[in-house]
Amino acid sequence: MSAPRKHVIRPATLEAIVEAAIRVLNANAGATMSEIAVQAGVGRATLHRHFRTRDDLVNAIGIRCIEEMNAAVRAQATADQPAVDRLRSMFRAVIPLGDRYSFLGADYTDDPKVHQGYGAQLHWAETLVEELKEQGDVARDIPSRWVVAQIDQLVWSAWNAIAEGYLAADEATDLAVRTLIDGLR
Amino acid sequence: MSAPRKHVIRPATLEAIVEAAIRVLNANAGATMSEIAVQAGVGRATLHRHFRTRDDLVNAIGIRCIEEMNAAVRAQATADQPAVDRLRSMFRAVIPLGDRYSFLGADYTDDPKVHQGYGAQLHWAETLVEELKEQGDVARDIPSRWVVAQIDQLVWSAWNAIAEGYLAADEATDLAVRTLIDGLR
DNA sequence: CCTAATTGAGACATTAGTGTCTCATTCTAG
DNA sequence: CTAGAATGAGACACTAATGTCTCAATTAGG
Repeated sequence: MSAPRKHVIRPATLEAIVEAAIRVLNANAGATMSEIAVQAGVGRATLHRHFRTRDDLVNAIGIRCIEEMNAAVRAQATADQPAVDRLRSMFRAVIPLGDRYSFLGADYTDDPKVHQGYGAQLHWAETLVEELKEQGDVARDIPSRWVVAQIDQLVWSAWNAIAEGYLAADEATDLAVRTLIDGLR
Repeated sequence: MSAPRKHVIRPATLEAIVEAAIRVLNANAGATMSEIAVQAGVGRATLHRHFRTRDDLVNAIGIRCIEEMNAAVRAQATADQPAVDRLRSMFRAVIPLGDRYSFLGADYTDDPKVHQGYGAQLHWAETLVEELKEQGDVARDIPSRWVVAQIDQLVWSAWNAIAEGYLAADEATDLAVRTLIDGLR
């Protein structure tokens, strides 16, 4: 998709741009290229040199965030764990990334790679839910899509609770699992 | 706040504008005045005649949505019900409004009236949570803010499930209450 | 240290949206 | 039916953002 570039980007420059973009776009999904450039400590022209359009930049970040999440989950959740522990591991891995991930929900993109990556995550979650049902951790009469939706929401809730300061990271993880499986009674 | 207007708006015009704005802004929080005008079947100038700026329009809609929700809840939930029934009534009242309400989360506004209305809702929810705790429907060791957050999320989940067609309205209401109180086991 | 290439700064054209205004047309209350 | 008022259509100036380009300055690699 990317046209051949005259300029080779310097690793430090790329890093500065991507990190700034993630930060700025999560704070404000409609942020401008100028804002991102300033936050990255980089000239606006440099942004356009390496990401021809704003959409290119947003898509690139979307892909990066999804890969980052996948990597984090893989690093935590091993296949030989019981399903509930995998759920817990997943929460532990993903919740800290909430602030880098949240803009993906709002700032929707049509990029096929992003869709593909998101689809893969969805599939992973659905498989997990099936196992949770087999283990009796989730009732069979509940639609799996509902369960997946709740997991998504809980990630966001947990990150939010941490950001607002009324829960610590490990408390939030435990509370998320407990809320999902056993409810608040 | 609103400067005196030369023109008195016609009720039908106001209605068309507000309904179109709710519809369009919920589909796309960044929608333009032109799009809203077209959807309302109204000239763009008329929009500006009655809502001087775009922000004025967004704020007006925010206020309207919140009042609409408050009215819906009041109409359903009576004070003499047990707390869980009030929770259920609230879900029943608010879930169908999900598609008119969702943009409030994204398109944040600084308008004091919106903040005030939102604060009132929050207070109502906190009171409900306290009663749920007293009745033993919610464990005391769970932060009330977490409970309120879950309620918020469940409204959105439920509306979404209905919109995607995998749950009927009453199923979604029941599942939301069940998920909150008893979890998914 | 020197060369080649990236970067920063800023000018520039273009586009899209906002908000104002005017005037002809349409609606409506009396 | 008619006078007064709201509306629609469109022109207008203004602003903000995008994307392109050039050239001087800085950086990194050999």
